[in-house]
Parts: sequence; structure tokens; C-alpha cells
Amino acid sequence: MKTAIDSTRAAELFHALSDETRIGILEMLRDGERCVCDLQEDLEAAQSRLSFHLKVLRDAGLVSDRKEGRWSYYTLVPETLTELHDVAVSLQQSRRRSLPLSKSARCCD
Amino acid sequence: MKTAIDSTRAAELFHALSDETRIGILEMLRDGERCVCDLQEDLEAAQSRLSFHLKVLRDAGLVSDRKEGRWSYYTLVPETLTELHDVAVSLQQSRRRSLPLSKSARCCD
DNA sequence: ATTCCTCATCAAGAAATTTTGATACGTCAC
DNA sequence: GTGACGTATCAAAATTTCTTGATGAGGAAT
Repeated sequence: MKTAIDSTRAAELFHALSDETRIGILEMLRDGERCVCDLQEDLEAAQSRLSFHLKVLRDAGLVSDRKEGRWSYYTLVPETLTELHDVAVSLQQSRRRSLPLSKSARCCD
Repeated sequence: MKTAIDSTRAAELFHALSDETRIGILEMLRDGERCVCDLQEDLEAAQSRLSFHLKVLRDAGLVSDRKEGRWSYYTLVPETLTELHDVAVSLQQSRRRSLPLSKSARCCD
């Protein structure tokens, strides 16, 4: 009922999610681990572009990568998704039991 | 267990949340309705800057406004916060029951 | 009617993000 | 080794977003 949000971290997290291509990547990763070439094919994104977006997601801690031979495999990081979920929940909850300021008191005094 | 995400809408929503000032606004609104002048004071943001960010939040459907005399009051829109919550939940859930592609099969064929 | 107050909007510049094409690096096949 | 492949990284250009200061509109007070 009173969790204060770390706005810096929240903004960072949301920023990483604020792009359609990146949402597409995460959406694909919901199916499980994927190599870059798979993502590239399904998302029809140029290689360097995809690499850029993967880095944004990696920097935010939303995905992790693993090398195997010449391939890179990416996976969702459940802990960070939980963190995201927690922020979403916090935003839904009111902090104090509603102080009906605007109804009664005069604004801006 | 299998909700597909509307990536356009999700990205739009996340974009609106991808700024520290805007998170600060939402955080304040968790206490209940607020007039712009209150927000301005607490967030130490110039008037036009605040107005800009409020518009972004409004356009995304995260807040709504109400005029009373010369004041504008802003409130959270619970439905949109629920929408956000739903997206966060979707991202946590795997779509299919894990197909362990990378373990067994060869990548990129 | 004049003036002040609250707020939205606009234009211009500043800053950040994204895309693109080039290059480089490690791995595998030959 | 040589060459092809998968990926990361970099620089430059393109695009988007943000900030700032100016202007304007509507309500309230005089």
C-alpha cells in the first residue's frame, strides 16, 4: 500500500521496453531461448539494428545472452520481469488512503 | 498462458512511462487528484515542461484531466494501469510450453 | 474593461535515440 | 591457412524527443 517507486530505475526499465522491435524480441523470447539469426529472420530486422536493440535490452537486464560456437542465444531474465511487474503493481496502488485534497481544500495555497 | 501482446500499444504505453519526470507525476498522482500547480511545485519543473509531459501521459491514456475554474486537475486512469499490469504479466508468462529448441535442435536451419 | 492567474500550445534549439553501412572479431568448414 | 558465417561495434546520418521561452486563451478579481 505504500511502496515508493525508484523512478530512475523504473524509467530505465520502461525505456528499454518503449520500442516496438524490442517488444517483438521479448515476445519471441517468451517461447524460450533464441539465437540472433532466428530473431533476425522473424522480425525482419537488419543485423546491426537487431544487435543494437538486443544491447538495450541486455543493458536494462531484461535479457541475457550465452555464446555457443558462433551463435549467440538470448533469454528473458525472469527476475527483471518480476521487477517490472512489481512497478506496474505499485502504480496501481494508492500510496496513502486517499486525501481528497481537490474536493475540499483550495488548490495552490 | 498464451496472450499475444499488441506490441504497438505496449511500446506506446511504455514510452509514456520511459521518463523520470513522468514517473514522478504518476507517483504523485497515486495520492489522488492533483492540480498542475501542485505537481509543478513538487517536481520543480517549468510550467511548459510539465505541460508537455502531462500531454504525453494523457495521450497514452494514463491520466485524465478535469478543469475547474482556472485550474486543471489530473488523475490516474485505473483502466490503463490495469492494461499496463496485464502486459507485464504477459511478458512473464511463456507462450507455449517451452520448446527447448536451442538445447536439442541446430540453430538457423 | 483591465489585469492577474493557471494552463496549453507553439516554434526553435538542444539532446538523445535509432537506423544504416562499414568494419572487425571469433568460430567453423575446407 | 583461407574463406564463409554469425555477431558485435562503430561512425555518420536520420529521426525523435525534450527543453526553453514566448504567446495566447479563459476564468477570476478589481
